[in-house]
Amino acid sequence: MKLTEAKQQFISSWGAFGTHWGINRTMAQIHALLLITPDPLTQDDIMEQLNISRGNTNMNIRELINWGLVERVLMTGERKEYFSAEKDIWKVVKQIVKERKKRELEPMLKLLDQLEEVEGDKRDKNIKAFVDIVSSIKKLGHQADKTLDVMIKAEENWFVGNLVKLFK
Amino acid sequence: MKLTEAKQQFISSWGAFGTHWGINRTMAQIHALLLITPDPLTQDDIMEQLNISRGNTNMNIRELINWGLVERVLMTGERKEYFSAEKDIWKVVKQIVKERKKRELEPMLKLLDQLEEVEGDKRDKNIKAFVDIVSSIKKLGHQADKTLDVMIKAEENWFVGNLVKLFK
DNA sequence: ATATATTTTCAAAAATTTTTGAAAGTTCGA
DNA sequence: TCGAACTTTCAAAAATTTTTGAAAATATAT
Repeated sequence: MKLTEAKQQFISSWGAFGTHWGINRTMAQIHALLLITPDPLTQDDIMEQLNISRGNTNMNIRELINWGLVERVLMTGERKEYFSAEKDIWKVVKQIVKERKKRELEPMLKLLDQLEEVEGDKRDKNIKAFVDIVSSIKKLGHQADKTLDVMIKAEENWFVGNLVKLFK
Repeated sequence: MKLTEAKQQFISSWGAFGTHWGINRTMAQIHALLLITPDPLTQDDIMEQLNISRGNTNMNIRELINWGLVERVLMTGERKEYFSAEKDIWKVVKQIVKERKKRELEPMLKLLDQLEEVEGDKRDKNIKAFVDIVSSIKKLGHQADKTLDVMIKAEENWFVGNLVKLFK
């Protein structure tokens, strides 16, 4: 397979992959493009390579920056802004985990804390079923939260080495 | 908080939560409803409680069954079908992991295997950048795949106990 | 200060996903 | 075998999400 075709495939699959994770196609594609491009790109480079509009490009680059996956790069003597993605995949994964934990897991756990306090007799079948589920999700969620905290701090070698050994 | 309100909140948050994970709102809401309801429900019960159409209900129940999260229950002497969700959250999580691994991770790893074989001189900066990223994603992906395999087989106690200890 | 290059915004359009509901299909008891 | 109860399908409608592109805002060189 030629590089051009391979790049194209990578970008398009990464985009499709993203949609299974609540990330929009274009954002994932821009990320993919920046991942496989050794030098930083401008907004115009991205527009041209992915065939998308200026507004769309701008919006999704900004979102990638919010997620901490892409950064602005200033080239000396150049007016334009350049963009570059973190290339260390372990760092990328940790960053995504960190953000999703903050944006999704933590708010969910807060809600479950409230829902667990539902009024009424715990011997009532309906109340019991509700509290049981809420409590068990909460428990597993808090466990996952702690585990992810440690993962976020871990080095790749440590993680892969120990975890795989443990899981043998 | 009253049970009715708490249920409502749980269902609606679970739905919103689902959309961040590429699952449609209604499917997640039906799942939530079945999770907190002690007895199996019919299609009509679900339609009524969530205020959704017959077709929508039918389609999403089927999808939940495909995911292995809900099962048909036959009530003796009843013509109607009833539906019930697995209530053990650890089992639910393992089932979701199992399915997503099969549907998403494994195809992605297959693609990366192909993309790694890109033609051309590895000293070319562009080829090198491409192969480096593809290889590192592949490596981490395969590692994750193995880890998830063990997790799928694990008991909750084992998992929580060991993993949390390891991560201290 | 002005002109020009560049980035950002956002209302409207396009694309995509989800939902509806009526019709077709199936099952099962009498 | 018939008919009622129930389930499934799917084209069209509705809702939602994404994209566009032109105008506004901002930054910078002269």
